[in-house]
Amino acid sequence: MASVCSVTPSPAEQEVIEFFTHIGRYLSLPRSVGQIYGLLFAKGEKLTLDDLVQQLGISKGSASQGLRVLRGVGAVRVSHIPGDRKDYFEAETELPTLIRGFLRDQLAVKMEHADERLARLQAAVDDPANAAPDGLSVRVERLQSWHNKARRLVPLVSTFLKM
Amino acid sequence: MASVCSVTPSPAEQEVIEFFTHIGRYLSLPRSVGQIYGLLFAKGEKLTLDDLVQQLGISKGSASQGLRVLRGVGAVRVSHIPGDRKDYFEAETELPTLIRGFLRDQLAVKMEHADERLARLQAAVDDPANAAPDGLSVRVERLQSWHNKARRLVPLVSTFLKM
DNA sequence: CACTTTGTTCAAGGAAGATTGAATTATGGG
DNA sequence: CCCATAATTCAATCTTCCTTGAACAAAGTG
Repeated sequence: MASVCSVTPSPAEQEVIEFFTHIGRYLSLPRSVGQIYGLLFAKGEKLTLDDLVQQLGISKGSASQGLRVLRGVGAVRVSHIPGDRKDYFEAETELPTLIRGFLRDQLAVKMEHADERLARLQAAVDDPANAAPDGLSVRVERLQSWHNKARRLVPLVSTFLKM
Repeated sequence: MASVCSVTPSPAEQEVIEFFTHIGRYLSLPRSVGQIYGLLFAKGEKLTLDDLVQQLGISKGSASQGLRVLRGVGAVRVSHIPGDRKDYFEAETELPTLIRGFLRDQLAVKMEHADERLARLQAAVDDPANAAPDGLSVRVERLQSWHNKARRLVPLVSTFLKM
């Protein structure tokens, strides 16, 4: 049976957890997601789902869903040890890797959505049936230019953060 | 009395409003904020609070609060015309200006918060009373390095977007 | 093949946050 | 100074999203 003491994070670890909870809040992520990444970051070692449930005092459901999100953006890796059925989770702390995951899984899809939406918008403005007010067309082109600029910015930021 | 027709945005304008509503959603802004900016952007002219209330079908309270947020980040300018007590609101559509407002009013304060929090974290880890686990200190330094990198990134992005 | 352990799913409940609208405060004109 | 109009505030309500926990699925073991 595993030791029952220190099942609660130490004060210093608690501070790390709060740090990531607040970061997550800025990114409008659920509190549990910040907590999970925070604990994994603070511990710096592999933990099981049950460890997270016990040490953070959250439900299995929250832990499972939170871990899915974090794996989705490449912020957490899962591994296994032979003869053990548990999943072992570990925080990814390499900034370049984190950035790469974020760009690929979050930003790319949002850019694509914006693409579609801009195309639809363009079509709506050009459709004579919609009687687009004067000057609207010019302003929509400005949106396009914003979007193009943002798109060209991504690789620039990307390379900077890898330095 | 003002004309009562076309009190509702045209289909093309509606599309612009939806566009900004979705953008706002990514930034976790209330729907009403996206709607207000969208309508002002689409119209390209000065509108009163009452115009917004009528054309968007939102309450005066929402309009007032939404406009405050938008003015706060410099996305909306207010002006007056002599002999008229109303406020006239207008969308800021210059990207450099928008970026500057965002950096100054949003990012700067968040960076500062992160600063404080990192300092507190550093102190907690260094405090012997907290019995910080082994290696935690190294990982917290890594956080510092992330933060420094992000800080140096801001002016870079800033200049790029002004080009 | 039944059993045990581990992880996932999802409907119900709860918490956080947005919206409303009426009361309140500001502002300019008569 | 009072009135009329414009804008803000804020408590109550509604909505949206997060969390929970029990039921379910998966997967290894004897």
